[in-house]
Amino acid sequence: MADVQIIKLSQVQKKKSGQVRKKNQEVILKAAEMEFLKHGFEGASIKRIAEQANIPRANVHYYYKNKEAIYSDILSRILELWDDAVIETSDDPYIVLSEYIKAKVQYAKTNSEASRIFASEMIHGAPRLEEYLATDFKQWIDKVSAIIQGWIDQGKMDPINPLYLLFCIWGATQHYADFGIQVKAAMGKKTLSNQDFDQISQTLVHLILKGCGIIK
Amino acid sequence: MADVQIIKLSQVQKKKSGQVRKKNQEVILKAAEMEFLKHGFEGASIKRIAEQANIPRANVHYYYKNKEAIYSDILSRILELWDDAVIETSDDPYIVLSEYIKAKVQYAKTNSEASRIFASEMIHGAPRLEEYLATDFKQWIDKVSAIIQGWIDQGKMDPINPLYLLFCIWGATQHYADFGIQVKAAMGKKTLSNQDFDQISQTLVHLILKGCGIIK
DNA sequence: CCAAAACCTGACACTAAAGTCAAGTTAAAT
DNA sequence: ATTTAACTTGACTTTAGTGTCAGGTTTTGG
Repeated sequence: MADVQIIKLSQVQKKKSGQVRKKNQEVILKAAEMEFLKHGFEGASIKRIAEQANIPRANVHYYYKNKEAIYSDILSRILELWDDAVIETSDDPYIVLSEYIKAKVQYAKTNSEASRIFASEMIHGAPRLEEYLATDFKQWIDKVSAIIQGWIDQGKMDPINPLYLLFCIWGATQHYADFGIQVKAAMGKKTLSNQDFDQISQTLVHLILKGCGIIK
Repeated sequence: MADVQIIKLSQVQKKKSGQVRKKNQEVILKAAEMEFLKHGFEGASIKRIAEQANIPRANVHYYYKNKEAIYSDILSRILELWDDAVIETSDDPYIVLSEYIKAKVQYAKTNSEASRIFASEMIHGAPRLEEYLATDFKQWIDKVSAIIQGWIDQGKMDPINPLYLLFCIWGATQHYADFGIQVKAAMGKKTLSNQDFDQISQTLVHLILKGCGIIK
């Protein structure tokens, strides 16, 4: 018994002091993400989140005051990822936009859950995103619009409302996350392979860049 | 007072006999649609639907066994609209695709609620659409894919996987319904005008048709 | 090693909503 | 006009979930 105790202790040693909270929150958030995806915000139950996370419900309440607090935490993490926009690595629209499209497809593939939670929030009226949309988001979009408008003024691409171009890119790429089920049904596949995603990237880059006159 | 009564009666006269059910269901569905949009399926409450529809909750239960029954009714009406695809009015890809894109933008504008309910269903795993996706939808998409592939084989457009083209059109157009809030925030408007939608249509037609080599 | 802080959890009280029912009212048809 | 079917509704029961708390255990820092 003493041996077991020692082993356990040495394993526990790994986690630096004060990390209990962090680890538990991680477990809760992971379970909560799935719960929100399946049932939506209002349909999600803390009871089920606790069960999924394998801890008593009261313990969830110890870390998070209520469902709203859990959800806010998830949502703010998602928003953090959004700013990592590839834009502005270059001044060549071909490079910038093709990299951006590829990154967006990649995101739809590897962060489907995040994308869908965000989409669900938008669809249901974005009650928690008003501030974000009016500040960070608006700022980002104005900046990027100006860059694109610059390319247009320089004759590097067709005169297209930069916003509509961005919406097109978002819609076309996010579709693979948000409507993944429909996509899979159309393709008759259970899951999409890396190859599929590569082809999707290529096709969208071709379609959109050619569409706005950046490539022939 | 008597006048008012008469007017009311003459108005009520409109409803043909045996139409009480139909009329009440209509009121319930309209209220329910808003409720589902705001709270999602699981978050929606029959109590609030009844209040919104201005009838006692027990009366809602008289017409619909439960929430699922109301939702199914709404969903099936949405699916009916989907088949009205403009495709196949012509054999010219320019005409067919530009009309299709315009119709889709129009749909996003006038049926935003329906689009968002459908999107929400997809995002949360489409538990009620499995059959639809495997039958009607799959059939439609195979048919249309074949048409597009025909155009490619005839050299009328670039060789693009027809599915990816369709997904691009859907994503780009539905975005204006599903992410309408984000779009409005980006454009700094409370609502989009008819002009806005016309421009969006034009831009998307240009972008996508040029992108797949149908126009220069 | 030992306090203090952090963490854990069963139990309890409370709420919102669902679904049923029986007793009524209104509409339809003959 | 009457009776049958359709509709209406208040009241009741049941269920699933929420949030809090007190008393315990574990972890941490000195």
